[in-house]
Amino acid sequence: LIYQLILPLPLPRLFDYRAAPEVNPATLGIGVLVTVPFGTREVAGLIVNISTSTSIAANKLKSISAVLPLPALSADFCDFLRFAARYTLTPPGMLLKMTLAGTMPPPPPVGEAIWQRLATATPTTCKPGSKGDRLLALLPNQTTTLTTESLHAAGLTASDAQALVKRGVLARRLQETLPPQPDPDHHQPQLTAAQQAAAAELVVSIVPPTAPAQHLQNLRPPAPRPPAPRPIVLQGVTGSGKTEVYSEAIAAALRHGQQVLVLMPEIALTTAMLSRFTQRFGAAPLVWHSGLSSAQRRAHWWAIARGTGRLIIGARSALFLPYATLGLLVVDEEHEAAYKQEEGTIYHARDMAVARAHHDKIPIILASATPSLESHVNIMQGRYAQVRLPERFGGAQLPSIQRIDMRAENLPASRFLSAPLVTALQETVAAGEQGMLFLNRRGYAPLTLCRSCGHRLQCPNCSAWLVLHKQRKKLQCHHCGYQALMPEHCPACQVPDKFAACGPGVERIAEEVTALLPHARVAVMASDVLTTPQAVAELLARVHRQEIDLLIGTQIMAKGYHFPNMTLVGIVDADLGLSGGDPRASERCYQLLQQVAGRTGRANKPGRALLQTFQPTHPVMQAMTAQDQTAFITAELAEREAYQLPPYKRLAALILSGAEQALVQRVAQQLAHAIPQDATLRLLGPAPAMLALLRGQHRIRLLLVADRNRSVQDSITAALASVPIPKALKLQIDIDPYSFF
DNA sequence: AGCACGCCGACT
DNA sequence: GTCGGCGTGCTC
Repeated sequence: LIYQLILPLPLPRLFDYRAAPEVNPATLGIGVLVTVPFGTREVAGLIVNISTSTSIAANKLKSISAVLPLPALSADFCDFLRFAARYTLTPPGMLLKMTLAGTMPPPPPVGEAIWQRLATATPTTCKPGSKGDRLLALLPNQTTTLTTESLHAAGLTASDAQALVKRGVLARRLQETLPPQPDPDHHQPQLTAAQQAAAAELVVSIVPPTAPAQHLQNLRPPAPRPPAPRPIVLQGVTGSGKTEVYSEAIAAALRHGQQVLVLMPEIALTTAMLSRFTQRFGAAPLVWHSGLSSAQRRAHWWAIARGTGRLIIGARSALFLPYATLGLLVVDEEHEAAYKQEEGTIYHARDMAVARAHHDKIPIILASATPSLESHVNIMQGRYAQVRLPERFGGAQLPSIQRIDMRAENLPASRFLSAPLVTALQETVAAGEQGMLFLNRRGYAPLTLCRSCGHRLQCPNCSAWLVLHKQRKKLQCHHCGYQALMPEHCPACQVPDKFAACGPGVERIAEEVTALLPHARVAVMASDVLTTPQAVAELLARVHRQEIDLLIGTQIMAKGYHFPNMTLVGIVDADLGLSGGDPRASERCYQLLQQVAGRTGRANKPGRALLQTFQPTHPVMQAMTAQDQTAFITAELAEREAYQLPPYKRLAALILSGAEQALVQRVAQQLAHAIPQDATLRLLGPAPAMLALLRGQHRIRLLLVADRNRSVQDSITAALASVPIPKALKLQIDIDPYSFF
């Protein structure tokens, strides 16, 4: 027999092996992890197929050396890995690498020492009346065990037992203690009627496993299984209690003895979120993210693979782990762009989660206040089911949302806050309430130019402007980490002191607020100011203690924090997401505004949101103030259809990069010629990528726009077969690109 | 990704 | 004369 393996290496194909004579073929099956000789070394491998023939010359064929002492994976999981590799055009080995996560030998068992009688022990082994004799009297047969505690109760000690271990009479083992298990009935929250109804709809999709989980289940004939259930979109406005509702589905799966994975955007993996699960289930969930220490990673990996870890909360990489008995997947904040892995292995964790649920034939819940447009279309076309939570929990009202037409404000170039917004800030502070200003731009000013010659301070490695950070007196590139001090003379015309800061960043808004409201206590919240989770937590605590009146921040302020006294949100530049050639800009802007607006008025005080915009007639702005989600989706879908964008078309981006511009251009041209265009596939480019120069690398992008019912992957694979990519260049393939950088 | 093989500069 | 730089090519 020929075994076809995925090896955890960036190689595009499977490798064929036979079984070594010392390996029992009965232990080899699809999903079994083994070690194989590869070149001069020994590597791990996953059996994904068994065949009777091979195209490899017999003298090249090597043999599987050993079966790894790891739980076998399911055939469904192997199919999922291979599907994900084909879809994302990533070598399957790179996905297997995520599954193994640098797997190491099992962690030392933690538990209590117990002693057991060995078969060799006879009644005459010990002198009558001796400690050993008294101890053996407590062990009438081989199945009885003694703990340290029971020894003490009999006036004996652990060392008495160890003495008998030395003499070969007793065996010492560790009784493994399981980590605290989540209890589905630990603390059932009081749900409203609407929440109960929604929870009931989710719970019916949770079915017990058709067969008890068994390792090597693929060696027996596959049991017939019901078809995969439809993914469910759980939609509820901010504060409607989505977590409590999907927790009922989690409880149902836990009652069946299944594992549950809740995926969260990386930033949402906060202690606050984890403690909510701990309160509900009485045990801390198992976390998985890139920041785990290697000891933690090892312990958690084994708990997941053995099935002793039951409730797992993880960032996107948790999706590829080898769950023993996965019964339910939840993707929280389904619309979040953070699910898109943009570097290395490029994939969308939400989409791959749907694929995994499909292959495993288990339910998946996509939760969001503002589901992605893709999910909306899937609901409309009947591929996804929908469960809605219409009300805000506790009867809190959504804030009123008001547009401010910045064209009518006529602000001087160095001012960014309109009169109505300033008035609202003053009223809020005077009333003893809190407010926040949102601007998704770090630093003081995004552009600095010389008023003498017009020269713009630019990053030497990237086609991007340097951002002024006034506090740290630095110019910074936000793409490559380049830093410089503010020069005294213009590097182009040598004229001193003629620099002008153009446009606002959060630091500059803070400066303006301080000038306008000198008595207000102001704090800036941005990723470069708050570098550690502790710093974030500390600032949030100060806001809660009302030591801050006005919070000014970027993205990171918009994520799921509750500020009960926060009654005002000002969006400094609501148009920011609308510019640029990003097809999802409007959608992201809308979701962000909803999210930020949802920060206000969550307790008993009504909140309000003010949007500063130069495009008050834009459909996004209209839909925001009308609070009409359906209108927004309709308008946005019409736009996507008109411009041939997802979800009507499928996109794929090829980004070719290298130090030598001419070579990058030439190969990009060759690639473009190798992609056959027809009525179902258009090619845009080659064109300079959004950042034509990044970290010193020239970048050219090809964008494929294809009909949804055809494979864009096949066209790319064919083109790559005929155009070799020189070693000096790097090709990045991004199926379903989100960011156009 | 590794690791070997291979062909050119500064050392015991 | 050798040790070792990292370019290129292969791994069932």
